[in-house]
Amino acid sequence: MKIGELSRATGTNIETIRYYERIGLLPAPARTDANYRSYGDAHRARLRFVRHSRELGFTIDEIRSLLDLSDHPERDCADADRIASAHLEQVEAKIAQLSALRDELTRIVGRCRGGLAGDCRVIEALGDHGQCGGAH
Amino acid sequence: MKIGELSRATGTNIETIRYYERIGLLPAPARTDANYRSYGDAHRARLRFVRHSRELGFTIDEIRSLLDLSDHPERDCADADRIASAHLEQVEAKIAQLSALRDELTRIVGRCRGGLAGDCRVIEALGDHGQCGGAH
DNA sequence: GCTTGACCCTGTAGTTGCTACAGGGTGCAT
DNA sequence: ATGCACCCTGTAGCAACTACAGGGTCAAGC
Repeated sequence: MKIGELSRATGTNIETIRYYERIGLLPAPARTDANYRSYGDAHRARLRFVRHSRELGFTIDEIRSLLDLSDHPERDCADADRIASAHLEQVEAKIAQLSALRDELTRIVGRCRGGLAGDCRVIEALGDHGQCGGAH
Repeated sequence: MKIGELSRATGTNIETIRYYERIGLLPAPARTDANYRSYGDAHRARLRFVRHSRELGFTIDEIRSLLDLSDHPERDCADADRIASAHLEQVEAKIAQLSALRDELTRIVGRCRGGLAGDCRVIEALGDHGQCGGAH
């Protein structure tokens, strides 16, 4: 299939596919006589793997390691589990951090009673970190 | 005070302070004879406002608007409240998204029973979006 | 008076993960 | 033959910094 078809089949931008090839995440496919990229099922499966991993928030480097494992079925699965577990921890940390932000933003927004910017509690709270109770 | 002192007083990288000046977020300060930047209390307060807002996840453009309001106390505070509310919504959406990711990652990681990468459930799950139950 | 070290300056390039052109070639239908 | 959809390469842009390179300034200590 040509790059446009692969793009539609995986929901990936064409430029992104070429970008992945450029950085070595996808192997360079064969070319037609007109120098068009020609992909097979293996390319599609690999790209789906990459896109799904990206949707889950894995970095390109993490995906590189995961693909490497996937290419070497004789290796230890524990590596994949380690990468995924570490990523899960990061996601949980990010959720905790954002929850703290949400709480503080809720507090700040709730204080607005309208009026002029000169008396604005929102602006005041942004300038004065001491009001936060050490949340961040 | 010199840039190093301002840096320590606000916990901001020196390069970041110069960057903020370059993009017009902080006003250019006076200079000493040796061409060193010389800051006053107003600069420090403004930088604290910027850093605190950044910690809360506001973008530079949002901060520009908030600073603009802060510089014009006669304007309507509702603008500040609108920016903060919109940002709060984004934070809540991000938390919801990350929570879904966490759930799926937990599911994926929990399936690993050790063994070889060829049989790895983690790698399998990454390649097969159909296992996700349409969560994302 | 000379060196050492901490500090400051400008300007440019790198980071992540794409996305968006510019400027051209290919292939098929009308 | 001409329009249009599609493909190619190469480069530049985004956010919000961060990291140099290559140089100037200043106070302390010998």
